Amino acid sequence: MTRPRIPRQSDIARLAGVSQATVSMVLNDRAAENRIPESTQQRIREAMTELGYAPNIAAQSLRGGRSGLIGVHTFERVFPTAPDDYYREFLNGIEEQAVDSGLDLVLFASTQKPDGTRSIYGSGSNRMRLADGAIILGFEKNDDEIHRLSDEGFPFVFIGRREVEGLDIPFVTADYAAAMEPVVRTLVDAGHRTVTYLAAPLRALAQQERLEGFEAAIAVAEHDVTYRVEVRPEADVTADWVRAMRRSGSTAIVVETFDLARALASALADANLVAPRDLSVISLDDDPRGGGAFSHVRVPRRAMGRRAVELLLSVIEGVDAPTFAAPVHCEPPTGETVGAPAPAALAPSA
Amino acid sequence: MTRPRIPRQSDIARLAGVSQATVSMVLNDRAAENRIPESTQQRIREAMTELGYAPNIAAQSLRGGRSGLIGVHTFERVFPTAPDDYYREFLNGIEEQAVDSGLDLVLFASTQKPDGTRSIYGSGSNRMRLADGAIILGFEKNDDEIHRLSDEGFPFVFIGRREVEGLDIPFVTADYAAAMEPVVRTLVDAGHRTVTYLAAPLRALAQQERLEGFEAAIAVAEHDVTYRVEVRPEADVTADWVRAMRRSGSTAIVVETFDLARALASALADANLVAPRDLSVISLDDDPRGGGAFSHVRVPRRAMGRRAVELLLSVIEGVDAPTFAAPVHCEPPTGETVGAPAPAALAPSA
DNA sequence: CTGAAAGCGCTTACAG
DNA sequence: CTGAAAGCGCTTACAG
Repeated sequence: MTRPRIPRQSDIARLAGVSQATVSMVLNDRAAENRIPESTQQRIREAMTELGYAPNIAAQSLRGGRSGLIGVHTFERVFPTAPDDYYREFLNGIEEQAVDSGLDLVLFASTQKPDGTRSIYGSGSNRMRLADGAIILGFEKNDDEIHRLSDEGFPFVFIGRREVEGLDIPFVTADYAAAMEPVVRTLVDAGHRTVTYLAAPLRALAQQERLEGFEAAIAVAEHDVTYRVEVRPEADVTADWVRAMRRSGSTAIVVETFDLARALASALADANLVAPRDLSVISLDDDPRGGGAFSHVRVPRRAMGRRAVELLLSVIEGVDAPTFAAPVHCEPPTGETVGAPAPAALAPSA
Repeated sequence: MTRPRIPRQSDIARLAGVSQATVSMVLNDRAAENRIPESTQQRIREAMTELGYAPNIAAQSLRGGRSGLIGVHTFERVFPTAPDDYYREFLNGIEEQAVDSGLDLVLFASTQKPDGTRSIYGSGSNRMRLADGAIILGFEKNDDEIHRLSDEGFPFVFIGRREVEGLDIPFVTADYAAAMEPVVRTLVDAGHRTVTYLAAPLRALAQQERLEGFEAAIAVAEHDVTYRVEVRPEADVTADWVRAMRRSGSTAIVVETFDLARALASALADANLVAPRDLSVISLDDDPRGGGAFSHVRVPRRAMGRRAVELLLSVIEGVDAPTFAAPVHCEPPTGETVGAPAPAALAPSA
């Protein structure tokens, strides 16, 4: 099968009886300002359809134009595509907004090096420049590469707050701190006065924000509330840990991440404890697998993904980009695992 | 902040005191065949490092023709990114192979029209051409657009067998028919002689293949096996249906899709039935959410995704592409829900 | 051994 | 209203 040559603007121009430059103007919606009559535009558009023209984005971006491509990159080892991946929902939001904005998405898979780590410049060149800009996902970051990207003037934004020294990179975040107030109020209203805050080892600034928001919410609560912060990895969240926590007087637990929440669910089962009968639980995160076992705050990951595209677009437009977009609102906790405090005397049920 | 200009080959050339063309040759490992002395190469490489040179991909692909981008498209209403989406695992495989092949992936989100349907040419031009080729996913298809794509000589492949009249489009499929033999053997060996085949309403050719494979496997089984094919939507798979099926003598059920399997799991629970005690069950599909409730065949979706990229690459290279790649092997059923036939007389357990 | 030049397909001043 | 031309940064014959 002989492959017909891919049409370019000059082919359209010939067919429509105009110059290639005129074709370019019509395609780029600059027809009006160049006073190209409607009839000419019409001819050009027909020729375009007839030939099945599509712009060569390499040429467009070489020239400095837009490619209509938004890149997604992560320094994480694995591209965030696994079904129950933490990042998946961000990507869904990014895609939704890309649809709405008429953009296509490039997943920069090629940046993955053989050892699984990801590097923008690892291959020697910045493939990302094919896109008009990029959204960077994930906890991992590579400050050198971020600096270099920034030096090159390549537009990009983060999802999640990331501090890179000396740089003010726009990012999208959720209003984690504000979400703590309804969490604390829900517990206090249910009668809890001693609460454990179960946190994961610090990886992201958002964790700090959440904890500070929690403490601030406790400070303004209607009753005195004692709290203990426990930072531990999932493996340390065992039945024994839960029992010890209860013995020490906590009647409720606020759990920071869905990983910890999963661990806690197992630990409760192992200890024959049921929420909220024996212990009230609120998770500050929702499980991407869905079916959250606990009452939880909804982190608006999808909305954050959408917002990231909008933010990136404004950076690309050269709008004086805000350092960050207004944080996306988290939904207050919903669920069934908050109840009255279990009587302290009650032994763990069988 | 003044933005330092991105270095190009001519900057290196000036610094190294050679011409830009010489720089290009050294960078492309064509130094040897052009007899460029080691000392010159050395100077060039030093200058390159000093300036932090990275080639401009747009320029490279403009010159060379390839963009290094592989497109993914679907005519389905929703782009396959939901966590437990049927297509997700294909996409994961595609991404893996893209990583291995040093390609980036373009998700053609912009092809979605306001009404949710997707069209390649809806916007007037074929955006897909910005990629070197594309993989098309999903049951839905638009024959007109497929024909047009083909007419344009745009390289593309399907995942899953799709018949488009008058066209021989390469596709990747799984060997569904062959997978039926171990399924039937597993049941026959466990003692089952009456089996229900629960199928979804016909949407894809693969369904036909599977059923034919099933019938063929029964025909060559070591014992006479009676089977009944039941085609029904999920909503019709109820406790009553299961009871009726058992009353009619079936001791085992082969369920075609994971949607049906989920419905069946609920129906069994409603009927207070437990597999394999009361009924043996094998699913011909695995649930993307994981945690398949039933013994099941593993459809090698990830491998199919990888294969699709390889197939597409061969089409792009202009290799005389086979109409289809060798079907990817399905893993035989594993799981816990096949046992001896329940005694016919046994009443449903409480 | 090395450089000057063409050309990939576009966009954008600029000149009519 | 429209076209000729420059130039984006590269690779690759081709000429010295």
